[in-house]
Amino acid sequence: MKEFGFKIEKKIPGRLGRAGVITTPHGEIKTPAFVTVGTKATVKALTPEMVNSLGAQVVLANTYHLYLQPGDDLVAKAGGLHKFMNWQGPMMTDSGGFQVFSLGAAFGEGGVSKFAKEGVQKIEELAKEDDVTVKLAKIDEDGVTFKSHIDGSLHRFTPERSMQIQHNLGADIIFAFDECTSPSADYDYQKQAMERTHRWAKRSLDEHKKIKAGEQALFGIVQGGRHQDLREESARVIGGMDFDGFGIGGSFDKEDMGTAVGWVSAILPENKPRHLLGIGEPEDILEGIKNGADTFDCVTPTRMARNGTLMVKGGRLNILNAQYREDFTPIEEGCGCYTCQHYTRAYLAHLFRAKEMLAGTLASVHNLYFLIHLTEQIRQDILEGRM
RNA sequence: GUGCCUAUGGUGUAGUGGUAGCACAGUUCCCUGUGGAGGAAUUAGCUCGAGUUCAAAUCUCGAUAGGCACC
Repeated sequence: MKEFGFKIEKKIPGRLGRAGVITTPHGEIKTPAFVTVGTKATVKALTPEMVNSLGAQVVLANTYHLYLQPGDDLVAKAGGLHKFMNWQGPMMTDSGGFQVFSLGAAFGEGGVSKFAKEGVQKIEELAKEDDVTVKLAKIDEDGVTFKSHIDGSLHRFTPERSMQIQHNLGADIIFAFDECTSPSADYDYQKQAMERTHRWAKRSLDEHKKIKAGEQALFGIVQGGRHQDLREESARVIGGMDFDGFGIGGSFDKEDMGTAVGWVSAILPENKPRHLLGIGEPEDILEGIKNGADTFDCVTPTRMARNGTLMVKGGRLNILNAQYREDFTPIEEGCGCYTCQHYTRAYLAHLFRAKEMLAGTLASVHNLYFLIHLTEQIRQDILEGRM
Protein backbone atom coordinates (compact mmCIF):
# COMPACT_ATOMS: atom_id res chain seq x y z
CA MET A 1 0.00 0.00 0.00
CA LYS A 2 1.30 3.42 -0.96
CA GLU A 3 2.30 5.97 1.62
CA PHE A 4 0.67 9.33 1.73
CA GLY A 5 2.62 11.99 -0.09
CA PHE A 6 2.56 15.27 -1.96
CA LYS A 7 4.72 16.43 -4.81
CA ILE A 8 4.71 19.89 -6.36
CA GLU A 9 4.96 19.78 -10.13
CA LYS A 10 4.93 23.43 -10.96
CA LYS A 11 4.37 26.75 -9.21
CA ILE A 12 2.61 29.82 -10.49
CA PRO A 13 5.43 32.32 -10.97
CA GLY A 14 5.40 35.00 -8.31
CA ARG A 15 2.41 33.51 -6.50
CA LEU A 16 1.66 30.94 -3.84
CA GLY A 17 -0.33 28.66 -6.12
CA ARG A 18 0.96 25.40 -7.54
CA ALA A 19 0.04 22.22 -9.36
CA GLY A 20 0.97 18.92 -7.79
CA VAL A 21 0.03 15.36 -6.98
CA ILE A 22 -1.22 13.97 -3.69
CA THR A 23 -0.59 10.26 -3.27
CA THR A 24 -2.97 8.23 -1.12
CA PRO A 25 -3.46 4.53 -0.49
CA HIS A 26 -6.34 4.63 -2.97
CA GLY A 27 -4.65 6.50 -5.74
CA GLU A 28 -3.47 9.92 -6.76
CA ILE A 29 -5.14 13.30 -6.65
CA LYS A 30 -3.82 15.65 -9.28
CA THR A 31 -4.06 19.14 -7.86
CA PRO A 32 -5.56 21.64 -7.93
CA ALA A 33 -8.61 19.43 -7.61
CA PHE A 34 -12.24 19.78 -6.70
CA VAL A 35 -13.37 17.24 -4.11
CA THR A 36 -16.89 15.92 -4.60
CA VAL A 37 -18.99 15.93 -1.46
CA GLY A 38 -20.65 12.67 -0.49
CA THR A 39 -21.83 13.45 3.01
CA LYS A 40 -23.64 10.27 3.91
CA ALA A 41 -21.34 7.94 2.00
CA THR A 42 -23.06 8.75 -1.25
CA VAL A 43 -22.81 11.56 -3.72
CA LYS A 44 -26.48 12.43 -3.78
CA ALA A 45 -28.29 11.30 -6.92
CA LEU A 46 -25.22 9.63 -8.45
CA THR A 47 -23.67 6.17 -8.51
CA PRO A 48 -19.91 5.91 -7.92
CA GLU A 49 -19.52 4.93 -11.57
CA MET A 50 -21.08 8.23 -12.63
CA VAL A 51 -18.96 10.16 -10.16
CA ASN A 52 -15.89 8.49 -11.55
CA SER A 53 -16.77 8.96 -15.18
CA LEU A 54 -17.48 12.66 -14.83
CA GLY A 55 -13.91 13.06 -13.71
CA ALA A 56 -14.03 13.17 -9.92
CA GLN A 57 -10.82 12.04 -8.28
CA VAL A 58 -11.78 12.18 -4.64
CA VAL A 59 -14.90 12.13 -2.46
CA LEU A 60 -15.42 13.68 0.97
CA ALA A 61 -17.82 12.09 3.43
CA ASN A 62 -18.93 13.44 6.76
CA THR A 63 -18.06 12.18 10.20
CA TYR A 64 -21.05 13.67 11.96
CA HIS A 65 -23.60 12.18 9.61
CA LEU A 66 -22.05 8.73 9.38
CA TYR A 67 -21.51 8.54 13.11
CA LEU A 68 -25.22 9.13 13.63
CA GLN A 69 -26.32 6.95 10.74
CA PRO A 70 -25.49 4.12 10.21
CA GLY A 71 -22.74 4.44 12.85
CA ASP A 72 -18.98 4.32 12.35
CA ASP A 73 -18.78 0.84 13.89
CA LEU A 74 -21.07 -0.46 11.21
CA VAL A 75 -19.00 1.17 8.49
CA ALA A 76 -15.91 -0.44 10.02
CA LYS A 77 -17.67 -3.81 10.00
CA ALA A 78 -18.51 -3.27 6.35
CA GLY A 79 -14.81 -2.96 5.67
CA GLY A 80 -14.55 0.82 5.69
CA LEU A 81 -16.04 3.58 3.61
CA HIS A 82 -14.44 2.61 0.31
CA LYS A 83 -15.90 -0.84 0.40
CA PHE A 84 -19.18 0.18 1.98
CA MET A 85 -20.04 2.77 -0.66
CA ASN A 86 -18.10 1.20 -3.53
CA TRP A 87 -15.79 4.14 -4.16
CA GLN A 88 -12.31 2.90 -4.99
CA GLY A 89 -10.60 6.27 -5.24
CA PRO A 90 -9.19 8.57 -2.59
CA MET A 91 -11.53 9.68 0.17
CA MET A 92 -11.62 12.35 2.83
CA THR A 93 -13.79 12.72 5.90
CA ASP A 94 -14.68 15.99 7.54
CA SER A 95 -14.08 16.02 11.29
CA GLY A 96 -17.58 16.92 12.42
CA GLY A 97 -16.28 20.35 13.37
CA PHE A 98 -18.38 22.13 10.81
CA GLN A 99 -21.53 20.85 12.48
CA VAL A 100 -20.43 22.64 15.63
CA PHE A 101 -21.16 25.72 13.57
CA SER A 102 -24.13 24.62 11.54
CA LEU A 103 -25.92 23.04 14.48
CA GLY A 104 -24.76 25.69 16.92
CA ALA A 105 -24.29 29.29 15.99
CA ALA A 106 -25.98 29.02 12.63
CA PHE A 107 -28.90 26.87 13.71
CA GLY A 108 -32.26 28.32 12.77
CA GLU A 109 -30.54 31.33 11.22
CA GLY A 110 -31.54 30.92 7.63
CA GLY A 111 -29.43 33.83 6.49
CA VAL A 112 -26.20 32.85 8.20
CA SER A 113 -23.48 31.25 6.17
CA LYS A 114 -19.74 31.03 6.38
CA PHE A 115 -19.54 34.31 4.59
CA ALA A 116 -20.09 37.65 6.22
CA LYS A 117 -23.11 39.40 4.77
CA GLU A 118 -25.18 42.43 5.51
CA GLY A 119 -27.84 42.14 8.15
CA VAL A 120 -26.85 39.00 9.99
CA GLN A 121 -24.95 40.57 12.85
CA LYS A 122 -27.06 39.30 15.68
CA ILE A 123 -25.90 35.89 16.70
CA GLU A 124 -22.51 36.24 18.32
CA GLU A 125 -24.10 36.18 21.74
CA LEU A 126 -25.79 32.93 20.98
CA ALA A 127 -22.56 31.52 19.63
CA LYS A 128 -20.91 32.16 22.97
CA GLU A 129 -23.64 31.01 25.24
CA ASP A 130 -25.75 28.76 23.16
CA ASP A 131 -27.61 26.19 25.06
CA VAL A 132 -28.15 22.75 23.66
CA THR A 133 -31.80 23.07 24.60
CA VAL A 134 -32.10 26.02 22.23
CA LYS A 135 -29.47 25.27 19.61
CA LEU A 136 -28.41 21.75 18.81
CA ALA A 137 -24.79 22.13 19.90
CA LYS A 138 -22.90 23.43 22.94
CA ILE A 139 -19.16 23.94 22.98
CA ASP A 140 -16.84 23.61 25.97
CA GLU A 141 -13.09 23.27 26.35
CA ASP A 142 -13.11 19.52 26.11
CA GLY A 143 -15.48 19.12 23.18
CA VAL A 144 -18.98 19.61 21.87
CA THR A 145 -22.29 18.28 23.11
CA PHE A 146 -24.93 18.11 20.45
CA LYS A 147 -28.36 16.78 19.71
CA SER A 148 -28.90 14.50 16.77
CA HIS A 149 -30.91 16.25 14.08
CA ILE A 150 -32.38 12.84 13.28
CA ASP A 151 -33.87 11.77 16.59
CA GLY A 152 -32.90 14.43 19.13
CA SER A 153 -30.65 12.06 21.10
CA LEU A 154 -27.70 13.59 22.92
CA HIS A 155 -24.12 12.97 21.77
CA ARG A 156 -20.63 14.25 22.44
CA PHE A 157 -17.65 14.81 20.18
CA THR A 158 -14.16 15.48 21.41
CA PRO A 159 -10.99 15.59 19.33
CA GLU A 160 -10.21 12.04 20.46
CA ARG A 161 -13.68 10.81 19.59
CA SER A 162 -13.52 12.42 16.15
CA MET A 163 -10.24 10.63 15.46
CA GLN A 164 -11.63 7.29 16.60
CA ILE A 165 -14.68 7.70 14.41
CA GLN A 166 -12.68 8.81 11.40
CA HIS A 167 -10.32 5.87 11.79
CA ASN A 168 -13.33 3.59 11.85
CA LEU A 169 -14.65 5.19 8.70
CA GLY A 170 -11.29 4.70 7.04
CA ALA A 171 -10.90 7.61 4.62
CA ASP A 172 -7.44 8.31 3.22
CA ILE A 173 -7.36 11.88 4.45
CA ILE A 174 -9.00 12.86 7.72
CA PHE A 175 -9.29 16.18 9.47
CA ALA A 176 -8.53 17.40 12.98
CA PHE A 177 -11.52 18.34 15.09
CA ASP A 178 -12.04 22.10 14.94
CA GLU A 179 -14.61 24.80 15.43
CA CYS A 180 -15.87 26.71 12.42
CA THR A 181 -16.85 30.08 13.81
CA SER A 182 -19.63 32.34 12.62
CA PRO A 183 -18.57 35.31 10.51
CA SER A 184 -20.56 37.50 12.87
CA ALA A 185 -18.62 36.43 15.95
CA ASP A 186 -16.45 39.22 17.34
CA TYR A 187 -12.66 39.29 17.48
CA ASP A 188 -12.44 38.05 21.03
CA TYR A 189 -14.59 35.06 20.30
CA GLN A 190 -12.68 34.29 17.11
CA LYS A 191 -9.46 34.36 19.10
CA GLN A 192 -10.76 32.15 21.90
CA ALA A 193 -12.24 29.68 19.45
CA MET A 194 -9.05 29.61 17.42
CA GLU A 195 -6.91 28.93 20.46
CA ARG A 196 -9.25 26.15 21.47
CA THR A 197 -9.07 24.74 17.96
CA HIS A 198 -5.27 24.73 18.33
CA ARG A 199 -5.51 22.74 21.54
CA TRP A 200 -7.94 20.39 19.83
CA ALA A 201 -5.51 20.04 16.92
CA LYS A 202 -2.79 18.85 19.28
CA ARG A 203 -5.17 16.39 20.88
CA SER A 204 -6.35 15.17 17.48
CA LEU A 205 -2.76 14.58 16.42
CA ASP A 206 -1.88 12.75 19.63
CA GLU A 207 -4.92 10.49 19.36
CA HIS A 208 -4.28 9.87 15.68
CA LYS A 209 -0.73 8.72 16.40
CA LYS A 210 -1.92 6.61 19.28
CA ILE A 211 -4.43 4.76 17.08
CA LYS A 212 -1.95 4.54 14.23
CA ALA A 213 -4.14 2.30 12.13
CA GLY A 214 -3.83 2.05 8.39
CA GLU A 215 -2.29 4.70 6.22
CA GLN A 216 -4.54 7.58 7.03
CA ALA A 217 -3.20 11.08 6.64
CA LEU A 218 -4.30 13.73 9.13
CA PHE A 219 -4.80 17.37 8.15
CA GLY A 220 -4.78 20.11 10.77
CA ILE A 221 -7.20 23.01 10.33
CA VAL A 222 -6.31 26.67 10.34
CA GLN A 223 -8.96 29.05 11.70
CA GLY A 224 -8.96 32.71 12.70
CA GLY A 225 -11.95 34.15 10.90
CA ARG A 226 -11.37 37.32 8.92
CA HIS A 227 -8.51 38.66 10.98
CA GLN A 228 -5.05 38.68 9.49
CA ASP A 229 -3.19 38.42 12.80
CA LEU A 230 -5.33 35.47 13.90
CA ARG A 231 -5.06 33.70 10.57
CA GLU A 232 -1.31 34.09 10.58
CA GLU A 233 -0.99 32.97 14.16
CA SER A 234 -3.15 29.96 13.39
CA ALA A 235 -1.05 29.08 10.36
CA ARG A 236 2.11 29.26 12.46
CA VAL A 237 0.71 27.10 15.26
CA ILE A 238 -1.02 24.52 13.09
CA GLY A 239 1.73 24.61 10.47
CA GLY A 240 4.25 23.87 13.18
CA MET A 241 2.53 20.62 14.14
CA ASP A 242 3.28 17.30 12.54
CA PHE A 243 0.31 17.12 10.21
CA ASP A 244 0.36 15.53 6.75
CA GLY A 245 -1.45 18.48 5.25
CA PHE A 246 -3.70 21.35 6.20
CA GLY A 247 -7.25 22.47 5.97
CA ILE A 248 -8.19 26.12 5.82
CA GLY A 249 -11.55 26.53 7.45
CA GLY A 250 -13.93 29.03 8.89
CA SER A 251 -15.44 32.22 7.71
CA PHE A 252 -14.21 34.83 5.30
CA ASP A 253 -15.12 38.15 3.82
CA LYS A 254 -16.60 37.41 0.47
CA GLU A 255 -14.53 40.04 -1.31
CA ASP A 256 -11.15 38.92 -0.12
CA MET A 257 -11.31 35.28 0.74
CA GLY A 258 -8.35 34.83 -1.59
CA THR A 259 -6.31 37.30 0.40
CA ALA A 260 -7.04 35.42 3.61
CA VAL A 261 -6.01 32.15 1.99
CA GLY A 262 -2.82 33.89 0.92
CA TRP A 263 -1.97 34.98 4.47
CA VAL A 264 -2.18 31.38 5.54
CA SER A 265 -0.47 29.76 2.57
CA ALA A 266 2.52 32.02 2.94
CA ILE A 267 3.16 30.56 6.37
CA LEU A 268 2.13 26.90 6.06
CA PRO A 269 4.90 24.47 5.01
CA GLU A 270 5.14 24.57 1.25
CA ASN A 271 5.68 20.86 0.83
CA LYS A 272 2.34 19.80 2.29
CA PRO A 273 -1.08 19.99 0.61
CA ARG A 274 -3.63 22.62 1.57
CA HIS A 275 -7.36 22.00 1.43
CA LEU A 276 -9.77 24.93 1.38
CA LEU A 277 -12.81 23.69 3.22
CA GLY A 278 -16.27 24.29 1.87
CA ILE A 279 -15.37 26.63 -0.96
CA GLY A 280 -16.81 26.01 -4.36
CA GLU A 281 -17.93 29.03 -6.37
CA PRO A 282 -15.92 29.09 -9.59
CA GLU A 283 -14.37 32.49 -8.88
CA ASP A 284 -13.54 31.46 -5.33
CA ILE A 285 -11.79 28.34 -6.55
CA LEU A 286 -9.67 30.39 -8.92
CA GLU A 287 -8.78 32.82 -6.15
CA GLY A 288 -8.06 29.98 -3.77
CA ILE A 289 -5.72 28.31 -6.24
CA LYS A 290 -3.82 31.50 -6.94
CA ASN A 291 -3.36 31.91 -3.22
CA GLY A 292 -2.01 28.47 -2.57
CA ALA A 293 -4.94 26.11 -1.99
CA ASP A 294 -4.62 22.69 -3.62
CA THR A 295 -7.99 21.08 -3.05
CA PHE A 296 -11.55 22.30 -2.49
CA ASP A 297 -14.77 20.67 -1.47
CA CYS A 298 -18.21 22.15 -1.68
CA VAL A 299 -21.84 21.15 -1.68
CA THR A 300 -22.74 23.89 -4.10
CA PRO A 301 -22.61 21.97 -7.37
CA THR A 302 -24.67 19.05 -6.14
CA ARG A 303 -27.08 20.98 -3.98
CA MET A 304 -27.73 23.60 -6.62
CA ALA A 305 -28.15 20.87 -9.19
CA ARG A 306 -30.93 19.26 -7.18
CA ASN A 307 -32.62 22.60 -6.91
CA GLY A 308 -32.53 23.40 -10.59
CA THR A 309 -29.58 25.78 -10.76
CA LEU A 310 -27.00 24.85 -13.36
CA MET A 311 -23.46 26.16 -13.56
CA VAL A 312 -22.44 27.63 -16.89
CA LYS A 313 -19.52 29.73 -18.06
CA GLY A 314 -21.47 32.95 -17.81
CA GLY A 315 -22.66 32.21 -14.28
CA ARG A 316 -25.79 30.34 -13.35
CA LEU A 317 -28.81 29.15 -15.23
CA ASN A 318 -32.06 28.44 -13.44
CA ILE A 319 -33.52 25.67 -15.55
CA LEU A 320 -36.99 26.30 -14.12
CA ASN A 321 -37.19 29.68 -15.82
CA ALA A 322 -39.99 29.80 -18.39
CA GLN A 323 -37.61 30.62 -21.23
CA TYR A 324 -36.11 27.11 -21.15
CA ARG A 325 -39.34 25.16 -21.55
CA GLU A 326 -38.92 24.97 -25.30
CA ASP A 327 -35.19 25.43 -25.51
CA PHE A 328 -33.87 22.40 -27.33
CA THR A 329 -30.21 23.22 -26.92
CA PRO A 330 -27.91 21.61 -24.35
CA ILE A 331 -27.33 23.27 -20.98
CA GLU A 332 -24.09 24.60 -22.35
CA GLU A 333 -22.91 24.45 -25.93
CA GLY A 334 -19.58 22.68 -26.08
CA CYS A 335 -19.80 21.10 -22.62
CA GLY A 336 -18.44 17.55 -22.66
CA CYS A 337 -20.58 16.16 -19.85
CA TYR A 338 -22.93 13.24 -20.31
CA THR A 339 -25.97 15.44 -19.76
CA CYS A 340 -25.04 18.03 -22.35
CA GLN A 341 -24.15 15.31 -24.83
CA HIS A 342 -27.54 13.68 -24.65
CA TYR A 343 -30.19 16.05 -23.30
CA THR A 344 -31.69 19.48 -23.88
CA ARG A 345 -32.63 22.33 -21.57
CA ALA A 346 -36.26 21.63 -22.41
CA TYR A 347 -35.93 18.04 -21.23
CA LEU A 348 -34.23 19.08 -17.99
CA ALA A 349 -36.91 21.76 -17.49
CA HIS A 350 -39.55 19.09 -17.93
CA LEU A 351 -37.90 16.67 -15.49
CA PHE A 352 -37.61 19.37 -12.84
CA ARG A 353 -41.22 20.45 -13.28
CA ALA A 354 -42.36 16.87 -13.14
CA LYS A 355 -40.18 16.34 -10.07
CA GLU A 356 -38.56 13.33 -11.64
CA MET A 357 -35.49 11.95 -9.87
CA LEU A 358 -33.47 11.92 -13.06
CA ALA A 359 -33.55 15.72 -12.97
CA GLY A 360 -31.24 15.83 -9.96
CA THR A 361 -29.03 13.18 -11.45
CA LEU A 362 -28.51 14.83 -14.83
CA ALA A 363 -28.08 18.26 -13.27
CA SER A 364 -25.57 16.94 -10.72
CA VAL A 365 -23.59 15.30 -13.50
CA HIS A 366 -23.38 18.61 -15.31
CA ASN A 367 -22.50 20.81 -12.32
CA LEU A 368 -19.86 18.43 -11.00
CA TYR A 369 -18.35 18.02 -14.43
CA PHE A 370 -18.32 21.78 -14.83
CA LEU A 371 -16.52 22.47 -11.56
CA ILE A 372 -14.14 19.52 -11.76
CA HIS A 373 -13.11 20.39 -15.29
CA LEU A 374 -12.83 24.06 -14.49
CA THR A 375 -10.36 23.17 -11.76
CA GLU A 376 -8.58 20.75 -14.05
CA GLN A 377 -8.28 23.46 -16.67
CA ILE A 378 -6.62 25.75 -14.13
CA ARG A 379 -4.22 22.92 -13.33
CA GLN A 380 -3.33 22.63 -17.00
CA ASP A 381 -2.87 26.39 -17.19
CA ILE A 382 -0.40 26.21 -14.32
CA LEU A 383 1.46 23.23 -15.75
CA GLU A 384 1.71 24.79 -19.18
CA GLY A 385 2.80 28.15 -17.89
CA ARG A 386 -0.35 30.09 -18.72
CA MET A 387 -0.69 31.38 -15.18
C1' G B 1 -90.49 19.01 -19.53
C1' U B 2 -90.72 19.34 -13.88
C1' G B 3 -88.20 19.25 -9.16
C1' C B 4 -83.78 19.47 -6.31
C1' C B 5 -78.51 20.56 -5.77
C1' U B 6 -74.09 23.25 -7.21
C1' A B 7 -71.49 27.74 -9.22
C1' U B 8 -65.08 31.36 -5.26
C1' G B 9 -57.71 32.68 -8.61
C1' G B 10 -55.33 28.03 -14.00
C1' U B 11 -57.03 23.47 -10.87
C1' G B 12 -59.06 21.67 -6.14
C1' U B 13 -61.19 23.94 -2.08
C1' A B 14 -62.32 27.28 2.84
C1' G B 15 -65.38 31.13 3.91
C1' U B 16 -73.61 32.20 6.08
C1' G B 17 -73.85 39.77 6.26
C1' G B 18 -68.64 43.90 7.52
C1' U B 19 -60.54 42.98 5.19
C1' A B 20 -61.93 36.36 0.42
C1' G B 21 -57.93 32.18 3.12
C1' C B 22 -55.41 27.51 1.82
C1' A B 23 -53.07 23.77 -1.36
C1' C B 24 -51.17 22.69 -6.02
C1' A B 25 -49.83 24.81 -10.65
C1' G B 26 -47.57 29.63 -12.64
C1' U B 27 -43.60 33.50 -12.19
C1' U B 28 -38.95 34.95 -9.94
C1' C B 29 -35.09 34.55 -6.39
C1' C B 30 -31.69 31.95 -2.86
C1' C B 31 -28.15 27.96 -1.67
C1' U B 32 -19.97 27.95 -0.21
C1' G B 33 -16.35 21.59 5.12
C1' U B 34 -25.18 19.29 3.13
C1' G B 35 -29.96 19.72 9.51
C1' G B 36 -31.05 20.81 2.23
C1' A B 37 -33.69 16.19 -4.25
C1' G B 38 -34.57 22.16 0.07
C1' G B 39 -36.18 27.22 1.17
C1' A B 40 -38.25 32.17 0.15
C1' A B 41 -41.04 35.82 -2.41
C1' U B 42 -44.84 36.78 -5.76
C1' U B 43 -48.93 36.91 -9.75
C1' A B 44 -53.94 35.57 -10.13
C1' G B 45 -60.59 34.80 -7.89
C1' C B 46 -66.38 35.45 -5.64
C1' U B 47 -70.72 33.07 -13.41
C1' C B 48 -74.15 37.25 -14.98
C1' G B 49 -78.29 40.64 -13.77
C1' A B 50 -81.84 42.72 -10.44
C1' G B 51 -83.38 43.25 -5.33
C1' U B 52 -83.05 43.52 0.35
C1' U B 53 -79.39 46.09 3.61
C1' C B 54 -75.48 51.34 6.13
C1' A B 55 -72.91 46.89 4.26
C1' A B 56 -73.81 40.84 -0.02
C1' A B 57 -69.09 35.63 -1.98
C1' U B 58 -72.76 35.08 1.92
C1' C B 59 -79.96 36.58 1.97
C1' U B 60 -84.13 36.90 -2.19
C1' C B 61 -85.60 36.58 -7.38
C1' G B 62 -84.27 35.79 -12.39
C1' A B 63 -80.71 34.26 -16.25
C1' U B 64 -76.84 30.99 -17.73
C1' A B 65 -73.96 26.48 -17.10
C1' G B 66 -73.17 21.74 -14.85
C1' G B 67 -75.02 17.46 -11.83
C1' C B 68 -78.91 14.30 -9.85
C1' A B 69 -83.95 12.56 -9.64
C1' C B 70 -88.70 11.93 -11.81
C1' C B 71 -91.99 11.93 -16.10
